[in-house]
Amino acid sequence: MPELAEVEFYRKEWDPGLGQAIGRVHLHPGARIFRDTDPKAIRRELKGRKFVASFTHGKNLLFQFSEGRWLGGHLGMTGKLHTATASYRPEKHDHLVLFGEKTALVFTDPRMFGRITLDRTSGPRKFPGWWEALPPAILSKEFTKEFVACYLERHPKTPIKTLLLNQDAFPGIGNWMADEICWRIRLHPATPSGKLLEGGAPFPPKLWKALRLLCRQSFRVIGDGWKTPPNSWLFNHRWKDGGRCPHNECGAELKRAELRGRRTCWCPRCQSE
DNA sequence: ACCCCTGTTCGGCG
DNA sequence: CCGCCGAACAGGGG
Repeated sequence: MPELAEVEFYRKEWDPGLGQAIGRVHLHPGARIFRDTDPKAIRRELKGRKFVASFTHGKNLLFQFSEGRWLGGHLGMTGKLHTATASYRPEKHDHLVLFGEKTALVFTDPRMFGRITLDRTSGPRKFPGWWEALPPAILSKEFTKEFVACYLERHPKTPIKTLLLNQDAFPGIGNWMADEICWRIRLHPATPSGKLLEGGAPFPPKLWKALRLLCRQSFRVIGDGWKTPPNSWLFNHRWKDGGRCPHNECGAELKRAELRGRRTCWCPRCQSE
């Protein structure tokens, strides 16, 4: 499930464990989740260290522990985080559980497309290197119209929706957000991205604004308590059979098809090709 | 049983 | 070397 604001929601799920020292660490050592990380090292490095802060960047999570220890995370398709009581009994798909004095921080992911990493920093460098190297977050100052325009220019033939899914340019955007943006700016998802640069505009202001607006709205609606988005969004209609376009005075039946390997939903009336 | 899936990575191909 | 594309990963839910 998790895209931008959902990842932020899950980040906060571990907040009850803030300030506590890690005691016991439960691991599923063979889980694909750990990939290039040695799970035993997580136990060794985090034991006795305090959970002090957490961050998200796009779909990436970062948990800070005392003495320069860091846990990185990605939720893949089905990853989830939650906090349980210290007496929690790990379940089948709980790949990592960090027990504190009062809480258990649980990372669960049945499909195991997610990932957990471990870092250790010392001295003046505050964050792990991979974190510092992430592309500009969509709501940051560095995410400029020019940055977007340059990116589109480099891939003029790729469908705009496909480009929106690229984490190197639009960190945090996933399938539903990409569809939502195309629908809001009334652009067919298969539109070659170069087309947005036509007509003398030095940048695609509509796309840039829609991106930033949806990110802000998502953080408010989903990132904070995971409320149901309003019916004025495409979100609530896109997978319903016979779902209709929520644009005022449209109401056309939405279309669904595969685009470059991803399920895509759009309004055939509002989003002409 | 069968088909679906809010993600990423890898190998093949042109 | 690059862009594009489908498959693979793995399990639960409808």
